[in-house]
Amino acid sequence: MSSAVRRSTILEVARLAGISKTSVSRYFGDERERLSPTLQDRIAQAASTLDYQPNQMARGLKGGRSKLIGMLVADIRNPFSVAITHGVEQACRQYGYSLLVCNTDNDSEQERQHLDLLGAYQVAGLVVNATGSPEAQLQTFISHGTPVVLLDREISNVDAEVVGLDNQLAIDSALDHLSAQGYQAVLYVSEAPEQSSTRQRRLACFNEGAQQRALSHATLLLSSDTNTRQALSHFLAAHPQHACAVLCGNGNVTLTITRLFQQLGLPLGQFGLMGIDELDWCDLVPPGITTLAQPTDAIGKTALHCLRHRITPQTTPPPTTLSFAPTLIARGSTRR
Amino acid sequence: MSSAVRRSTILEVARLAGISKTSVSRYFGDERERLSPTLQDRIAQAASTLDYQPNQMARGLKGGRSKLIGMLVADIRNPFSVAITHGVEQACRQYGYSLLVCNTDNDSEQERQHLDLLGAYQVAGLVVNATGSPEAQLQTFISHGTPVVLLDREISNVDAEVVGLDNQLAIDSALDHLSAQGYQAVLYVSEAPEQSSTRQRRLACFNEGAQQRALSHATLLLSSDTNTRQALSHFLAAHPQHACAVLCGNGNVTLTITRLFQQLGLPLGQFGLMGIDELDWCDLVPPGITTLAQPTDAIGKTALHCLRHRITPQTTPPPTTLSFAPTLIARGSTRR
DNA sequence: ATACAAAATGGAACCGTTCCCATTCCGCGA
DNA sequence: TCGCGGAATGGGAACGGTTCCATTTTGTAT
Repeated sequence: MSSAVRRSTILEVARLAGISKTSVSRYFGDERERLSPTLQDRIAQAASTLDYQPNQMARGLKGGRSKLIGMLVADIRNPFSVAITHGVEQACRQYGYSLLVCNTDNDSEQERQHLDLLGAYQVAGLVVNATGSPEAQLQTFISHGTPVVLLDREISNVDAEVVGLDNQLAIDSALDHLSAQGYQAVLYVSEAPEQSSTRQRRLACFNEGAQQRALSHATLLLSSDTNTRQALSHFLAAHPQHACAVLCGNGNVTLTITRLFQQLGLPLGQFGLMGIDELDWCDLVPPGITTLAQPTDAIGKTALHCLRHRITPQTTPPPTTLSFAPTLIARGSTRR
Repeated sequence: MSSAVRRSTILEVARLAGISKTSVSRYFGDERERLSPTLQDRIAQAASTLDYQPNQMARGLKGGRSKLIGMLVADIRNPFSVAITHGVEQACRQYGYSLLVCNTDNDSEQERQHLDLLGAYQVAGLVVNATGSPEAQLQTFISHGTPVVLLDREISNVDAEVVGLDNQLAIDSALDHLSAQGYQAVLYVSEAPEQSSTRQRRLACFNEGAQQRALSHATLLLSSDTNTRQALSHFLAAHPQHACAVLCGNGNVTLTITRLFQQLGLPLGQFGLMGIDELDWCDLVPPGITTLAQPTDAIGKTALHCLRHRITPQTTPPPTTLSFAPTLIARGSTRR
């Protein structure tokens, strides 16, 4: 059993270099220029001999703030969430932060626990893709001076920016595309909207937009597969004289509905299919599924940008865009 | 500008309850039973009044160890990695750890940096899906008493368990299935094997297994799309008298090759296609793509299990299985 | 009642930093 | 030569916990 060698400390470096720990601290903090070249060399030398690295725990304790960014993700297995996380992580690294990723699996109890923990780690900021409505907890963070930014889902009574897709624009683009392609009846399928402001907004925009464009339309909430199948068949049967299309509210829905199309033997294109969120496989299911891609990297980076602006307002300009435009990727599933 | 309210400290709780901070520390540590019921009540009362939560930074500093588990992921956008991460994260939560996820994007420089940082955070353990061969750094962790477990990819000279798929078994299952389905010529496609012991092992097992089964075979390393397309066509042309199949070394390869099949107009099934790693869309590309699914949750959980065993050997039994069997999901792409 | 062990509680040092001061050093004008 | 100001450096008190050890309280057998 290899009995743990301790990591070396600032004091050991100072001793080896024959100087005070204050100077070593300055060297590794951001005050290197205050030190004479001689000292700098001595420190560099000693530090590399001892393989020294400042202890972040001690730093965090002393400074009252760590170099950690907490991120709450509602469903880490959703490719969209992963893509955003990737963007946030990249930005973190660029600015010297590390990312503490917490997956809530869409469970508000887990969300609560994770938030408690993140508080205990004194995170410098919080990126939240909420599951429930942890308003109170988030407000606590904010009142403790920890900035919060909301991803995709908005929460009332929380003083934080919301970064995400421009839902109005997205739905409009989708409807424009569908009607340009000659579809006259559109079914919008969404997951349960209660917990998610985004889902609610997209639903509302859809209803309004479809009405404006004089499209026959209906909406459907995903529940069990059987019910969904019936509802889908029913919608198609109800519009025999029209060209019908289905618009999927997010990637999960697209997956479910595509399966259903196959089970029901509905030929893609003749029956339109379009989804919000681009997925790896959308070009693989013949003749390809039309999607609205979200600029995930930009969204992730902007989220961190917001936090940085709140952490150090003087050095960082506020982000300009919080609502991002989707990119239409037209494929065969909306070509009649 | 809301001037930060400070979080309350153990001392404040102690004062409010009229007792010493030692007792409060005991209450929040794992020595609650040493306290009289009266005291426990007083503490609970005071703590909830002040909304107190122990500061993990201070804890980590004093104890020389945090309740953080570091995880290094080579490519966070790979669904397989995500699935494993999900398993690790769940297990972490169960045992009171938080997960510091670091994505290296297959870049060894990033890997190095992230490892440095994780060290600075005094992580309690490290789950590593390596990109390069950070042997020295990992050994440093181990000699500092921080246990390491390797995910999927093995690294020589590092004293750590390797958790992952039983590659021999996987390749054997694949070849058995393919030959049972009547394919006589098999092309194995892999990504660059230099950096990954798993890829090397699968390649070796494939060559050996194909030979034993008297299959015509060849291997192909993924590079540019054009080259891959040519190589694929060439392989098929070289075996006109045989039924040909392609075996994909991981999910990325499956994606690439499936695209290629479509571009080349190769009918799935007539030309066999099979992949290691199950993906969301494998049942969506008609007639479905046969895969070997990895038990990702089990792998993730086992990884953490290994760490826990090394952290507290007395309370946790050593994990029994480190190499996991895949599950064959047979679909139309291997049905002639 | 007395003695004594066990249980309950508290005091204070320490973990590795940062940062406020105080101190030392050096060059330069009077 | 002296005095002075600014730059370079160091001493030591926090930060918020944990933990060793000492002390007080309680229970129990004599």
